[in-house]
Amino acid sequence: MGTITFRVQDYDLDATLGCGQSFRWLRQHDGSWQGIAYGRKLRVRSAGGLFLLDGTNEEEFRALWLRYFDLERDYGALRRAFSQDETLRSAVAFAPGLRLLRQEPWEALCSFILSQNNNIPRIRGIVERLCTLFGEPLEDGGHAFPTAQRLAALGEDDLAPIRSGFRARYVLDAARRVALGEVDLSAACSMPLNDARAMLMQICGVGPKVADCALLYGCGRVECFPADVWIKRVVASFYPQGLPGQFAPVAGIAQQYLFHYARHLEDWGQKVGS
DNA sequence: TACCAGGGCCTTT
DNA sequence: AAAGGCCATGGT
Repeated sequence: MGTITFRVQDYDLDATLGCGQSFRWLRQHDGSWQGIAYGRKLRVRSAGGLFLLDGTNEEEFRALWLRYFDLERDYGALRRAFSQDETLRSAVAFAPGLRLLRQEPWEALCSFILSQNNNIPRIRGIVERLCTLFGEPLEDGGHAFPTAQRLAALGEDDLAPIRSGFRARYVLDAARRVALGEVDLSAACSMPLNDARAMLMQICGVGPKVADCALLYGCGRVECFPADVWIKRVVASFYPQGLPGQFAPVAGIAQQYLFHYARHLEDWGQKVGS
């Protein structure tokens, strides 16, 4: 295990790992980020057009992290396309190095069930407790995200310590359906989008928003456009006719920029809310 | 169809 | 100190 470097323009780790698409990354005092994904602990930094990964090797990088950090997508082209639209141009300019993370499907589904009607700091705490209590311990410390099979065997009382409130039974229903194969997450990643949505929404506690989050962040289905309260405000205010159709194939990535921008501009929330 | 609970933390008043 | 609101959903 050593350090891998990858040349990439404009990878903004603070935005990408802190914006609330993943809940398992923690910023260190030196500006690096430490987190766990795929049951592996990793530290990442970015400096001078380089993306640096500590605690991995070339083979693992190729197999896992290249995809996880979405390093192969041409974000330059995406940003140019988005910049044809005035609102998106501002959002892209605000955080050009923001990227989509391509997480494991179960982790994404479970995390976004926990995220509903909730705020990011609290979601992080709940996910952290969930992993500590039920995730496989790792050799170098920390815990993997617990499997659906493990959680499926639990009862609501077992989840009380994670303090997820009413969401606990939703997580359990999801875990049970995934463990039983009623919900097939790898199939969700390749089947027609509306079928995948419908399958996920069989889960009690999964509506359109959470289903789209699972598909976008967990399956890399970038045409999904999860509509949370922030995005709804943005759309109501700037896209009353909906997001321009030309962006439909990558609406999820547009959403990512818009969400991040909206959350950081108080103006928007107030202007739009009134 | 239109509320409203549910749990807890952070932010604003 | 108190109230409002949160990357929603299900139930009434």
